[in-house]
Amino acid sequence: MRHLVTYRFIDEVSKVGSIRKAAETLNITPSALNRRIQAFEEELGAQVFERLPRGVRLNTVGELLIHHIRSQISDLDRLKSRIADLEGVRRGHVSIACSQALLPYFLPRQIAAYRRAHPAVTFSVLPRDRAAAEQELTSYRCDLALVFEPVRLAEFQALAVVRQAVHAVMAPTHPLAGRETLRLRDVQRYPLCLPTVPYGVRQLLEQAAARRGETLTPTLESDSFEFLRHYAANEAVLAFQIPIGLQPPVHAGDLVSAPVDARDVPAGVLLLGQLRHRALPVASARFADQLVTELQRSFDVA
Amino acid sequence: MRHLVTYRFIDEVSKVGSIRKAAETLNITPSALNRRIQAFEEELGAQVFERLPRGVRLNTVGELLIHHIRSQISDLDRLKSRIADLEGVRRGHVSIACSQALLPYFLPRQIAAYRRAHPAVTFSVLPRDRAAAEQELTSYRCDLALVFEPVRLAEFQALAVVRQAVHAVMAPTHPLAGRETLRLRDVQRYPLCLPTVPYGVRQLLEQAAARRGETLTPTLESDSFEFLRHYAANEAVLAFQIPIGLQPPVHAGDLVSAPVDARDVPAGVLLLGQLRHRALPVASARFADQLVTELQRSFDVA
DNA sequence: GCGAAACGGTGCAAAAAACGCATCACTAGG
DNA sequence: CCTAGTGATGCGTTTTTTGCACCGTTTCGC
Repeated sequence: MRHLVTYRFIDEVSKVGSIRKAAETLNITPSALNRRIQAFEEELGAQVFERLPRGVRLNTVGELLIHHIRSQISDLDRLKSRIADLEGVRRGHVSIACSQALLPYFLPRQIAAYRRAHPAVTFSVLPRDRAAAEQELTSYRCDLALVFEPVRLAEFQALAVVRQAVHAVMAPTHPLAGRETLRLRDVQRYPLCLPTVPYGVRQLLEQAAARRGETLTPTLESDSFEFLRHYAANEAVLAFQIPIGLQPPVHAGDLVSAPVDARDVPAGVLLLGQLRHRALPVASARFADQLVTELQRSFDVA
Repeated sequence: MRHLVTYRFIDEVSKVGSIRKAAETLNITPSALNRRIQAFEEELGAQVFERLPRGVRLNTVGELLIHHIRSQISDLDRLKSRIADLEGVRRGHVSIACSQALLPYFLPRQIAAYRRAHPAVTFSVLPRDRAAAEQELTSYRCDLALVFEPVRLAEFQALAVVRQAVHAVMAPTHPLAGRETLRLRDVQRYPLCLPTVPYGVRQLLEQAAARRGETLTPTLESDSFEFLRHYAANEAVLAFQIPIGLQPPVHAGDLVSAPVDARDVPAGVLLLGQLRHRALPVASARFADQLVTELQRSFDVA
């Protein structure tokens, strides 16, 4: 909208850190952009950017302003969505950051179900580790985050919290296949396929090992749970995943799973959250409602 | 601010109900104003006003929009106030709607105390009956409302609630002067000075009388508690007020007071509130904090 | 029943704002 | 010491906004 162009410009400049670079992506001359910023600063009565030799950076005032700007833009979106709503169109867009475990089964099914009821709603799904997911929320790039073992920032508001025990995933031919539960000492006798350090599953396993005065030496390490899972079908190794990433049928045929005993590795929590005090667009709010219902129906509430 | 002029224009038009009249007060030509509105509507993709033969009126969309507009303007004020705050100026403005009982003692003292700490903060105090006070909140004309026996709309968020018994106020020469408490049957033997129907004190007394199958016939009726109180010094009548309007010394000399027994007239509630989900400017928020503390220190929390 | 007045809408020219280009002053890094 | 990159600025041009005059319509009062 026209009256927010200055805001969008400032937002872009703050991201890129340079007026000239921002001007390029905004299809505008640096001089015009520069003057818009100067005019705005004069109108506000305060500097927004500090001018550095290599570009510009947000001021203290600028930090406040940028938050305000993103909130305003998001509010306008919400208004538009409401208007579309009462004109019967039911448009909207939902942007959600999530842990990888949600990608194979849970989110596709939930989104499909939602879209059956509201076909004009579109989605963005951004796989992120837990820290990055919360970053997306605070920068207003996402409406919702669904993450395992979140860092739980103060600005994070939980909408639903469910318990998720760590499960080992292995080929049906693995010596441990068929066990009801696994103890950590069993697990440690076999080669391990672990996610990298930022991930919650890795954290929980590392902490468990540390309590026994040991460390984990992964045979295979990856950022991709999908890769780890597929690899486990090819060798007698152990991969790990949480139940929501193992929706039934549990990879019928090529893989089996068993929970790691809670005495060794306590269950982590999967958390659906939003930015505190943010009013979500209608579409996002309703999708969040659906997720909350579904999570609480299918899993243990923490 | 420049980018909000269209919003301010629309706000004014919605208040006045006519583009031409609004243009007059906005110092602009009707044609210019008209075209701004048309351009905005086109940009939004929806009509905001419905065009009537006698002017314009807000649409359903317009109702949503106007709320958004006022919220945005208020948010910008809050941002500015925060910026001024961190530049050490501590400016700000607090606008509060209140019942008349707050006018003589409580609010003057509270505002004076606040201004001793923050001399650059300015105040608006708007005496309103309880319905009007909440109207001021929903239209963003006030930040806070401090009212006796509020209607309690859904959009009203209570910050503090304290109990206030109805007290009779009379001259020291009145036959009932000196009593510890008064029963309703005592009260009814004397001429009554009552506020008009919209006020909470009147409501409580009327209800009490109705429970005894009787009605009240006021000898004197007025919108002004100040007038009623002063009149009580001149004749053997009974006026009524709540304790917060009778701060000690209780009109030492010319008036005395005594509570009406709670068995006859239950205590009403005095409520400090704001518009639900609204983020207040810093000055208003801090003043509200002060009021909450003071109310809870001095009176019974309901 | 018929003007007068008030309303929103529109064409056109003038005024104002925004813009693009060329250029300056400055800093960091080679 | 020179080059490349940065933000700032003067000036002519383009785009946007505004004011004026006027139109079609409706309502109200005489």
